[in-house]
Amino acid sequence: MTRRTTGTTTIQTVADAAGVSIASVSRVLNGLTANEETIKRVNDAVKAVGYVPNSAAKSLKTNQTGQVAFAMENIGNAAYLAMVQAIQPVLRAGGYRLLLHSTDADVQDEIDVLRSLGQRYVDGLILCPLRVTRRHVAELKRAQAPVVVIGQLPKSCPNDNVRVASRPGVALAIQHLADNDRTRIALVDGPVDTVPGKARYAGYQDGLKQAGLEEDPDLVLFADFTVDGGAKAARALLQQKRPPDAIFAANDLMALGVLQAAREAGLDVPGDVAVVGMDDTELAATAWPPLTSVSLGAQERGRLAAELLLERLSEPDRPRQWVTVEPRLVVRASSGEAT
Amino acid sequence: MTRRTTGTTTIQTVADAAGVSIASVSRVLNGLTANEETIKRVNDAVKAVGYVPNSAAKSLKTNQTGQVAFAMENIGNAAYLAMVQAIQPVLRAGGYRLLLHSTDADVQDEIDVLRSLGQRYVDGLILCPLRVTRRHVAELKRAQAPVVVIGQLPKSCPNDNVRVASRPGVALAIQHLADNDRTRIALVDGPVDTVPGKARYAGYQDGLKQAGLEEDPDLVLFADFTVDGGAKAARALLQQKRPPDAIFAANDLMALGVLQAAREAGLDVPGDVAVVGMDDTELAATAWPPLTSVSLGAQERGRLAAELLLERLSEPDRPRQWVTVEPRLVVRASSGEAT
DNA sequence: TTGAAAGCGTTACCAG
DNA sequence: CTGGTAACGCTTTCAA
Repeated sequence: MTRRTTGTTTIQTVADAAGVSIASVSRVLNGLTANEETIKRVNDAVKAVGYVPNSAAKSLKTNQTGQVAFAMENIGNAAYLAMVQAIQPVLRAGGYRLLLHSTDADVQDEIDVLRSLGQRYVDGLILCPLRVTRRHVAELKRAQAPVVVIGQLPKSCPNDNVRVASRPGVALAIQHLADNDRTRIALVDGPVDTVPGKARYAGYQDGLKQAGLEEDPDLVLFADFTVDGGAKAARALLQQKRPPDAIFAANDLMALGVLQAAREAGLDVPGDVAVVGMDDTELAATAWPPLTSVSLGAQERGRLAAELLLERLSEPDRPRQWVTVEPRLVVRASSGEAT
Repeated sequence: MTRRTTGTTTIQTVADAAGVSIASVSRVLNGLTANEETIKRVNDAVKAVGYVPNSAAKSLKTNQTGQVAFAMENIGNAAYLAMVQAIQPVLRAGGYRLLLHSTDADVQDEIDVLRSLGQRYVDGLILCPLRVTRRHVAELKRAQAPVVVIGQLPKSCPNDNVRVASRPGVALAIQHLADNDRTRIALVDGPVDTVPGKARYAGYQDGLKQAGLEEDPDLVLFADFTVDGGAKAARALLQQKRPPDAIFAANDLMALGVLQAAREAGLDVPGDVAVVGMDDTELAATAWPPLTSVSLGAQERGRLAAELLLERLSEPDRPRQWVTVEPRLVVRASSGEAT
């Protein structure tokens, strides 16, 4: 029966109050075998002294933190937000807390997060990188905790992985527009030097080919992934001698910019020009006209990634899992009939 | 010179490699006084063995975690998202990691978060409660770590606090509508039994009084804080014998619903009916017509809360801080001239 | 079933 | 300036 002088209430405080050893308290608290009588006394003591176990001490002993981190570019981006929303409940159900890392589109930050895994402040990580460099690969291989990657990943990486095929997603949209008798379908893409930008352009070409349409270089523009970027590109497009009768934008923000440009030009959507976006964010549903958009299943990817991580955490040696989410066309008014 | 058998690389591994004591390694790592030579040897050893300090052990010793939590209802809500975006960089600059708690509009969850502070897994908490019950107050008083509260708080609470005067914010909007010659100004409010709902209603009455307008009970409706809630209420409003010529909605989502209802009714905004929202989220800017909205400074509140918390963390005994953010009317097209 | 005691990986005190 | 060592609060053997 040791007395402590400090004000902190520890397992020792409980032991003293219950008149048992700290070992017994620990056992009761962890639901291990113990005498009825002991259990009661410990539980009473816990309440009486208002004991709450110290997580640092527990972590140090068990080598588990009960925490998982999610690292992405910027939570302001609707796609990442959707992921967080899906990840959160899964982790919570599994008894894990969620830590957020915004990497601000900085590769070095992503690497740092991977490195910091050595501090063991989390049990695992969900990483959604902009693109995967050789440095990523190197760090992923030596990561000190399980990492689930959302996004494209080289086969050489040993990590669990969730991805979406955005390229066929774009083709889906082009196909849809062609089916609705659009023949001059433009692409407002993001920067070409990004992975998403390249994938969308490729999907655009695939779609045209499937629909039996020729690619017209005048109908492809690259801009920032923003409302303004989309608006500028669309203005240029709509002022051409032979303007498009449909515009596919590489994300919903750009698509909103396209809608704006169409309104400025006094054009009716979808009467004069159809518009389709990508990501199917909240913005798509609340836009006017409601925006047809290709869903890349951000929520689903988040949920799956969280589930994969929890499974890996409870079964470290299971085989590596790769899962692919299918894109889905969500049709709304903006791609309706031409007039 | 102790050898370890385990595979974990600890401070002892470094000490062995550098041929110094673990005490010296610790000193060098923490930038305390040490010999040039020693410093070099330790740093070399650290790199050589790839040492990363264990955060659980450090926390246990120092009683600091380097983590801060932010608890709010649901990060899907644009206002909370804005807060997170503002909180993140401040914490990061202060060397803290961010932990996220979604309480799902559950008072018990908020209480649990407060209680769990006893586990000491964070150094502090930013709490944005739906409303503050007596139980909140009780827990806030005995909280085991500094808590900064965003929102209304009884004077009896010892916590740092950031709030916004939403009531005068609403009055601002009503005033603006009246200035633009609107005389039948409706209120689409959230649930009356919520703090925000009450504040908005009061602000609405203030605004009418200031503008010298009579309150018409037919022009006040309560609904959910959602697009659908706003749409339903607006439909009812617009079908009345004497419909409103302006509608103030308690948040942007509801305002989008109002816009939708107006379109369905074939009414022009702002020609036939002006619409004003609240929160000034991204949705307001991208809506059509662009939505006039009252900014409640979510970003600013988040940033301030984070700053207050960091200051409190470094100076625990400073006097309690209360700061109020001013609402701001952001005028866009939806509240333009009547026809 | 229980208690004593040995760590987990750090930091910080105290001698030297 | 340095090394030995005692904590920090908990879990988990090992004996009793």
